[in-house]
Formats: sequence, C-alpha cells, structure tokens
Amino acid sequence: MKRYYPKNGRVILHVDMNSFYASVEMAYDPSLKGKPLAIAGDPKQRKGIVVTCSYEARKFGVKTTMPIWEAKKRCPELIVKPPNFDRYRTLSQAIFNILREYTHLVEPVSIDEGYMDITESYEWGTPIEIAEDIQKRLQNELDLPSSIGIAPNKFLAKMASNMKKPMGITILRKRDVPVRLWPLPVEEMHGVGEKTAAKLRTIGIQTIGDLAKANDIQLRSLLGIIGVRLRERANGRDDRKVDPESVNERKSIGNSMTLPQDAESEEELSEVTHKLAEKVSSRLKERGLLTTHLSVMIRFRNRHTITRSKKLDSPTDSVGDIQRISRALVLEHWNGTPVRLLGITAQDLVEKEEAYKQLDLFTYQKEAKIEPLLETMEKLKEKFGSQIIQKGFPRS
DNA sequence: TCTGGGGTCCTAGGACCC
DNA sequence: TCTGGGGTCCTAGGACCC
Repeated sequence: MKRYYPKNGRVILHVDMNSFYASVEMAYDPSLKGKPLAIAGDPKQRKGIVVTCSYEARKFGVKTTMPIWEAKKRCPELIVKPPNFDRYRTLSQAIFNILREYTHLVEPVSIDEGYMDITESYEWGTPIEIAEDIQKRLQNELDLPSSIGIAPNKFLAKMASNMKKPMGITILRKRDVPVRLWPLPVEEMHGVGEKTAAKLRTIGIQTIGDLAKANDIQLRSLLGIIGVRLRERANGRDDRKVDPESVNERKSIGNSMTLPQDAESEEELSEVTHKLAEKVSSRLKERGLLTTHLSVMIRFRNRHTITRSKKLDSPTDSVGDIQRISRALVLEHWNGTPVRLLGITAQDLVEKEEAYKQLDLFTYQKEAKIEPLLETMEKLKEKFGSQIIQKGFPRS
C-alpha cells in the first residue's frame, strides 16, 4: 500500500457542516432549498434570535445571534423555522458514523464539526481523495453540504475548512502559512475573539503574521499562557492529538433558561430552579453520572450576570438535592431585582460506579483504619498528655 | 425593538495545610 | 515576639466557540 506522507507527519481533516441546522431543515423539506431560511427561537418566549441561517439569507446580511425583527428588516421574505434538536442530533450521529468508516480517530467537537486523524488511512486513497469521498457521501447520503480542511495539525485544518464555504476542500500545508495565514487580520484566528484582538492591537498586532513574530515575554504578560499558545498556532505549530474519547469525558452538564417574563418573586425563582434541577438530574441519570459541584447562574434585567457555586459533601444525581442546593444558592445571592435568566450546571462529574467504589473505600478506611487510630491517639493523650501529639512539623 | 443555550479552558485570590 | 514558602482546594469571573 502506497503512503503519501512521511511517517513523522500527520494528516488531519477538519470536517465542518455548512449552516448545519438550516441544511438539515432543507434536507427534510426540499421546498426550502434555495430560499433564505433562518432557524430561530420563539420571539414571544424572548428567544427570538437567529441560531443559524442559509447562505441565501446571509446574502441579505442576516447573521447568527441577530434578533428576528432585525433579520426580517434586512430580508423581508425570510422564512423562520424553530429548531428541531432531535433531528440535528440524529443527523449528527449519521455524519460521525460515516467519518468513522475511514478511521477510529474521529473527535467530534460539536454537533456539526469534528477532527479526523487520517495519517494511517492511506488504504482509502490520498488525503484529497478521502476528503472528496467524505464530502460526496455526506451530500449524497444525507443531503448535507460540508467544508473540509486538510492539514498537518488541528489548528491548520480548522483554519483551512473555514477558507472555502460552502462545499470547499482546502489544503493548508505548513509552508503555506506565511502566504495564506499571515496576511489575515488576527481576529480571524480560531481562539482570538473580540477582547483578545483589542488587547493585541494595543501592542501593535493587527495580523496573524504580526502575532507570529511577536515578543514572547510581552505576549505572556498581556494574555498569559494563552498568548504563548496563540503565537505557536500563528506559526502553524499545534501538537494536540485527535482524541476520540474526549466526547465521553464530559466535564459539566448544565441547563439554563431565559424566562418568558422576568421573575420577581422567590416563588417564581423556586419554580424555575425546580424545572432546571429536573432537567439536569435526568441528564445526569441518562449518562450514569453524579455531580460533586453545583453552580447557578443568575442574569438580571440589566443583563448583569453572576455565578455562584458550591462543592457538595457527597456526589448526587437526585432532583431533590440539586433543587435544594441550587435554590439555596439562588436565593442567597439574589439581590431582589428582576431576573432574566437562571441556569444550573453540574460540574466535577464522576461515574456512578466509580463513586460507589470510592464510597466503599472511604467507609472501609474510616471504619477499619482511621477510627481505631483515633482511639489509640485518645488513649495516648490520656496517658502522656496532649503535648505529644503535634500538628505539622516542629519549627527549627 | 434587542441580544439563546450548550459547553471548555484559564486566572486569581483567599483559606488552609505542612 | 515574629517570620517563609510551596501546594491544593474552593470560589468567582472572563474569554471563547458553535
């Protein structure tokens, strides 16, 4: 079998679905194809912002997070549909099933994009042939358009997939970086948002090229470890592995809700907290996880947002525990003014099985080891006086 | 007439321990 | 009568992404 790449180099694909939610709706209802379409929540529920929109809608200046009224102003014939998350999840699974036919090294990063390490997948052809094959299959079998980036690492693959939309395939080699990446404004870089771009401008960095050549010490003091990392990426260096397990190692599970009307009483807040606790609890149970750290988010009418959290004494997935602790946190920190949004997030998750094992171990240690020790110490104290039992190291 | 909901990662200060 | 420093945990918040 012919190899196309040196052994020490990797071949990474980034597969990115184009306006995913809108494309799924078009696949379900082909009469929507070619029309300006936006997926958005219910304005009456105050969720009326554009989540995704078709390329036809983008031509009118419709953008993600734009309120519906503004989108309609820009594009009067805009078709607005509510999201069907079950559909999106189903198709997402179908997409990743196709990707996994080429390698098990597939790392989903969100519902509609993922990385693949195809370094060892040469039996399926050259990297370009594989990308073309994947793109065609996604189109033919699922009726969904995609863009694919081919590069020696994740960062470059991500930047590459973004360069040609929709239905593009872009190769970005390391030697292409000075010509293809460096002229771009720094905020085009994955990982550089509005705030970071503004900070970078204060030290005269405008383009990715400026960042690539920037002073290490200066970047570290401006942005911390992130600054150093960004500079590496700007030079086309990124050694992060494609990790198929990362999707199963979830760090938190949370639900939040912008309220149809601002809540102004303890009763309303308790009620919402209960609903959210039920959602979080059932999602934990679905995955066989327990939480050991709960945090709540409160957004006030003026959009000022606070988070408050609490470590738990023992892991839990019960609605009762989650509701009780979250409610206490919310009421303790509520300043009495109208509340726009409430959220509960379960963090520091542990697997139920593991938690039980550790609990057993803990009980065992406590009963079999620690308690007898404590008894012994008490006896020693009685016999010799308490000064023999010292805390810490003696001072020299 | 306004700005959703799901996440991840990083930082920083204070408490506490040794 | 007073002084160090390292490590970890907990909590709050910020930035970013899709």
